[in-house]
Amino acid sequence: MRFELEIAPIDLDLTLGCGQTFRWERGLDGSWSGVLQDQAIRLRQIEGLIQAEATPGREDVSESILEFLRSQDDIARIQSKLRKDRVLAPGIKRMQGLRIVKLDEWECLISYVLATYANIPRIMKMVEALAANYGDPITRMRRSFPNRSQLSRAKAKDLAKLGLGYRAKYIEALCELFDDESLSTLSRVPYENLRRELVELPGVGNKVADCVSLFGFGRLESFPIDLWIERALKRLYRQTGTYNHLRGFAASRFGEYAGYAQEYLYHNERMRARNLGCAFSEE
DNA sequence: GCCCAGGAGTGTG
DNA sequence: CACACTCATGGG
Repeated sequence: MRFELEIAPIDLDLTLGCGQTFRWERGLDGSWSGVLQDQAIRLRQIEGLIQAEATPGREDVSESILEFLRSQDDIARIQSKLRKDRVLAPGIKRMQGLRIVKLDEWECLISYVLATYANIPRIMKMVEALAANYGDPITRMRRSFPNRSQLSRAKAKDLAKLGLGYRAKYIEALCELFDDESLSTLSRVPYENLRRELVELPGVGNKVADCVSLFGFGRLESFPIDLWIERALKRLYRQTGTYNHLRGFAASRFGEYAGYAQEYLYHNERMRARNLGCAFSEE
């Protein structure tokens, strides 16, 4: 099944390639393949249009793609607010097409617990290993991300063998704590409360709680601080200190759309490290 | 071989 | 509060 979607502005390469998602891969032809719920999906960008193909024989999945790509976000409004920041202003227009994605809460929680102290290629490998071993088959190539009951069949020892290392015990513990529905009860909780709940979970600290708040629960005011963001805040804003200090700084500086500011800073910092240019002024 | 990675947990001063 | 140390391992 094939259909077209209008989302503007959007840049698929930026959105799916900037490290928010761990199951989307860019093919040699420039298309992106990934999995949403129990469907394998291929997206291709042609100018401002998104062409989508889903697993044959399934119903229309355009709604889940629109939700995944947060098609309702008013990028113009978000950027005009963030442009008031003199550091962001010079460069963010070039990242107009970068959209925060909306991930499944459970998949997001597990993925970002795995993401601790690992690089992105390795995170992708770990996430894919969970799908390959515990998810439902969708196509010859791909499986769904395992839900809680599927993943709870895994024991920490098995998971460690899949290359998860010390993270295996956290995954096992998280499966014990939840059933298939209980995470979604947090979906209407205000950000600060949600975050307080999340940091109590095994393997979840400040940074992972903010990633899950942002990408899993769609709280755009969340501002995850990893090593790259820490560097960016130091370099561009002369800010150092504890996580909570930096988080407070970001909240007062970027406000309700701090999550978008974070993605701009994150992407910029990584591109800069690879000598692929710097969007923001250095002064 | 070396350094680093979308950190978290635990213990100590 | 701040820091130090450990955790396992693959990617560049």
